[in-house]
Amino acid sequence: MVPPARPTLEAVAQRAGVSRATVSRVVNGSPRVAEEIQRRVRRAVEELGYVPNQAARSLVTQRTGSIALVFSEEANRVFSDDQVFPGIIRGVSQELEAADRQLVLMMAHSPAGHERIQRYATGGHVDGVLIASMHGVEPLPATLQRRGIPVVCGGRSLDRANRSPYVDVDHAGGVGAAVRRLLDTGRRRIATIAGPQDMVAGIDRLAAYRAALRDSDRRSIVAVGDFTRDSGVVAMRQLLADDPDLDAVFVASDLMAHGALRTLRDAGRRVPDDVAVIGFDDIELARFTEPPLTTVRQPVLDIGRRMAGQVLRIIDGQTVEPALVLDTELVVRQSG
Amino acid sequence: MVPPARPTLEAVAQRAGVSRATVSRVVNGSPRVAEEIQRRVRRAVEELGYVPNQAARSLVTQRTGSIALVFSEEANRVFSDDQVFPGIIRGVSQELEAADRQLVLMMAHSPAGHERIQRYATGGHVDGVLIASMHGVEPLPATLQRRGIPVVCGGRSLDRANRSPYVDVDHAGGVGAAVRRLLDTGRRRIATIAGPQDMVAGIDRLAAYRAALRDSDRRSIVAVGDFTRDSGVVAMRQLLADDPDLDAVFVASDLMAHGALRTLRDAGRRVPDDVAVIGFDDIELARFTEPPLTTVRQPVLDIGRRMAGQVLRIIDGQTVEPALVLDTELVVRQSG
DNA sequence: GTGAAAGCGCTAACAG
DNA sequence: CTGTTAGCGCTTTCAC
Repeated sequence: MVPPARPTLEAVAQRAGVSRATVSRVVNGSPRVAEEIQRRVRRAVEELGYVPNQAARSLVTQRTGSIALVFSEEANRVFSDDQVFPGIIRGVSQELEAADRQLVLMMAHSPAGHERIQRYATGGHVDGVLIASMHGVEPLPATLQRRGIPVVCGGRSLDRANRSPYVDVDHAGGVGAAVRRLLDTGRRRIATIAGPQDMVAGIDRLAAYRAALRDSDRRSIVAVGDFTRDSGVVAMRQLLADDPDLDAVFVASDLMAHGALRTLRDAGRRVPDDVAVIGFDDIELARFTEPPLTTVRQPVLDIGRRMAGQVLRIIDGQTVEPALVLDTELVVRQSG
Repeated sequence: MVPPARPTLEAVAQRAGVSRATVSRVVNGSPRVAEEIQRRVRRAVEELGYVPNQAARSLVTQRTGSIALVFSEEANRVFSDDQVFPGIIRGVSQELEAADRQLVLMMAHSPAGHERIQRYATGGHVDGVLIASMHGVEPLPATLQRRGIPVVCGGRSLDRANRSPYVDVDHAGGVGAAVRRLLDTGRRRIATIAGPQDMVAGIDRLAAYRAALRDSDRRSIVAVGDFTRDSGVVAMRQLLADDPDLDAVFVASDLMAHGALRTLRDAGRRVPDDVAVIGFDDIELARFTEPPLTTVRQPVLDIGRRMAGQVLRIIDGQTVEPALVLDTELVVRQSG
């Protein structure tokens, strides 16, 4: 069956007995069109099932109505059971929906992926780009911005050349509260499982842990993971080997904390009696671990909302804060 | 700062001292261009940082190079820690990447969302659409197909009017194996926590459970959830109230099974000694529950791959199987 | 208030 | 092998 040729403006105009310009005005809601004609046009649109061709439209308007959210990450990380990404996506989604913009989600794990995203954005598929979960020095934000494409980053960028605004959370505040609690409850050997050291979240949380211990007489005990559950399992084993007497561990993400819990159980340590565990993120899972996880909550939904808000503002030619830092909060449950 | 006006074909042509057509040929990799000229053009492209305007291109080619994957679902369901969606996304991703197509992800939970997706697709933003996680009678597939847009569904559609091809898994086979195992290990009162009854996965798995019990002398004991963890908690409580003596439960998703495990523990039941539990999906979490979950594995990656493969084939004008049903497999761990 | 006409940036015949 | 030409479907001045 032949795909039914989609009706064009022309077709609608003919049917309604008006010019293309008039149809265009009605479709785009211009106020200066006579009631009577509006009705005629709308009816024709209805009958023909007319839908504007976006390519043609954005060729002249230079606008697409969609915004890309790109995760510089493998799909299985973005969609691991780490609720952080989803939260951001939902926040962006909400904000964009309210602004009647379409969200376009993309992932770029490989250099080739980055290349394609860049072509996609530079090719004019979207009006703006949100970039999250960056690793190391990501050239993408700076590149896009140089091309005149509005960009907002999720998390401070490691690329000094990147001058695009970003939205981040107060890692230092959250980690500080966590470590302070461990200190206050009398823990003496406080270790940490850090996140990947090519990501701001990993770097900043480790730095904050170190800073918090510096003020006490405790020494730091560090293992590095990559925010996955399996890496938490492995890191916890290392920690136990390094210092069998440790009695607390701050874990830079709940997912890694879940892995650590498993290792501790396997090693016969009771949580929190023998070892206190505090995570970071407050994902849904944290309420279902054994025991439920004390953790640092970050407002992921807000991160998304704010990011979307910022691009929208840039697109509208308004100025924006170069950095937005959102609060975190310690949520105490049974594990520490 | 003024956004640096993006160079056009014209600009490149001028710089290289050739016509627009020639530049177009080089950019699109047409073979019939002299080496020498190719070099000149490429250099000009490089120097100017030229990137083709997609709107202009697809206006004439009627192609966009991107494929939409839409989840008829709220974002927090798609990105819950249910690894099923991610698996599909990764599969689609892989296949599309290989075909040099761009994946565009979309979510549509509300009628308004559906409307927007429809406009987006009908407006010519994408060459084809994959639809997954459908609830009830989704009109979207049929509507798009009527518009001549290639569509492939993930899971059989409940809409009789929908004639688009689909990819699904063998629910009956998987559930059958699970219930049979429960029977073979001597369980006498085998309950089930079913998935939502407006989704094929929910419906088919419940039907398969019933069919499997029909051949034995056991009666069916049913509670219905919605694939979320919390609903698993609640459903398990109902089941326990209905029949305190039940000694096995087949749960239609691992996430619900996780919730059920929590309820069983709270109720003082030992798993699998008192109650055997078998889930469905085999998400990563299944290896980390207490005890690890026996479950039915479905090849989510393949679902995605096949879906993508199918649209690509339709777009190329080839014929496709109306239905592809993939195998499932029982994975035995400690819980049942 | 409405129509005519120009043109967004590109590809695809068709000549040469 | 390369250039010329004609649109793709739409928005937007500019007249009327």
